Order: sequence, then C-alpha cells, then structure tokens
Amino acid sequence: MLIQVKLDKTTENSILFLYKDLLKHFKTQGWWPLLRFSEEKVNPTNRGKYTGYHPNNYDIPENQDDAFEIMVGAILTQNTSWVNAEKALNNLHNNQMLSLEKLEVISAETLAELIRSSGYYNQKAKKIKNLVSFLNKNPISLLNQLAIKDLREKLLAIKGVGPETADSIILYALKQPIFVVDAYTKRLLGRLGVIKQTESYDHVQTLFHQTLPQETALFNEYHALIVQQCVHFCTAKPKCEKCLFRDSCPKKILIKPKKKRVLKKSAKNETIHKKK
DNA sequence: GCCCAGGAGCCCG
DNA sequence: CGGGCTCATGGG
Repeated sequence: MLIQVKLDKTTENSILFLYKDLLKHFKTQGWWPLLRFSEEKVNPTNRGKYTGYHPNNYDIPENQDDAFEIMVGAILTQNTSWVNAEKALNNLHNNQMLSLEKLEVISAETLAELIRSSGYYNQKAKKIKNLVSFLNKNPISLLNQLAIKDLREKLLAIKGVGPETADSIILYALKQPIFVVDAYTKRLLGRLGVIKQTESYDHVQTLFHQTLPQETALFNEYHALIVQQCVHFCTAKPKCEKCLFRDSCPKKILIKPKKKRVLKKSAKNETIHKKK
C-alpha cells in the first residue's frame, strides 16, 4: 500500500513520503550508468537499450576512469535524452577517445563530430575541453579533498558546467552528498503541489538538504527515482492513468476508463480536467 | 511536421 | 534577478 503524498500537509513530510513511494514502486535504480555495465557495448543487437546501471552497488564509481566517464556523460546529457548522450559516449569509447589524455589533445572540431548524436555538439565539445583542462589542473584526487562547498564553486567556474552538471559530478562522480535538482524535480514536485515550479534551483535544493539526511546513497537514489518517474509517467504530456500518484496528484489529467458498454456518442475517452 | 529530451550562457529590462 | 533566446540530434 502506497503512502500517498497528499496526506501530508508539510513540504518536508511530502518530500520524505515521496521518496518512500518512488522507491517502493520503482526499486533501486543503480545510477550513474557506466558503459562497462552496458550490454550494448558488446552486443550490437541491443542497440537502443541502455543497461549500464548497477543497482545496489554503491561502490561505483570505483576508479578515476569511472568518475571521468560520468563527468563527460553529465555534459553530454545536458537537455538531451540519455539515449542520445550514451550513443556519443559509446562513440568516444569505441574510438579510444574516452580518456583525459586523448581528450586533451583532440581538437574541439574532431570531438564535435564524435559526439554529434548528443545534440549541441559544437557547444558540448568546447565544454568537454574546458572540463578536461580543468581536471588537468585539478586532479580528481585533489578534488576529493575539498569541502563540498568549495568543490561546487570550482566546478561552477568551468564554462559549460552549471548547477545541475556540477551537482551531478559531485554526487555521482565524486560520491559526495549533494542533491541534484533538475527540470524533472521541479515538474514532479510542482505538479504534486509540493513546490511551485518557478522556484529557483537553490531553493529547491535547500529544501531537500533540510529535509533529508545527508547521505550520498539516498541522494543518488532519490534523484534517479525522480528521473525514472518523469521519463515514463510525469512527462511533459503526462501519462497520469498509469502513474502511481494518479489518485492523489492535484494536477492529474483524468482519463476516463474505457467501458465495455457502449458510451453515449458525446462521451469521449479522453477528458481533460484543468484546474486554474 | 511537431514536440520533447537527465542545461547553460548570454543579453536585456 | 528573472525571462527569453540560442544551441541541435534523434525518437515518438
């Protein structure tokens, strides 16, 4: 039996119960996906599938190559589906270019061609080059010694690394506890009535930080679960009829179930209720 | 053809 | 400080 978000009046409790609901429904997600866990890399018939997840293994990333791949992936997936980003990542790997050393010497133009599938490839090529030169000056071993606040500040100074990418790097590549907010987070919590969708990144992040224990694994799963929920159900055009929050969500789009008996001709299957 | 996808920078009031 | 524009491929 799911605990319904609406039962709790306070924002804090909503955030706690939302996590429990999502986890119960979707189970652990095993983020961040890595190519070495992906079957597509070794099995061409699996094209289109992305299986690089590693549920319940929180030792990942376990080396600097893992961490580097996550950082590059974080840039490649900016405002882009993971499918397209992963293709670009795969392309880099297959051309033996997915390393700090190789990306240091490759030209932005050549790099752009390799990551074409991820979209915005000219911009992203420059961003990756910026990340690489940053890492050459600030090795991962050094970054790991910084306080989260200082680490975030350094990452944000990289041109092409904004709040979400910086926090993704901190949480998923460096395994430090910081909550990643994205468009999905605002959309889901906005529709559920927990926050206003127009709230700023920092506001929403602070809310999560104040509500949850500062645990890397928890932040990891929560963000991944929000993505899972939003990719499949709380999409731009939401699929409320199969959503686990279909009974409690104030913004749900009600779709009348098809009945076996003949409806009146005026009745349509899709009736949209909009509250304003 | 249209809409959307795990954003960020820049410019402008 | 917030809103609007640009960047761009690939899938539904």
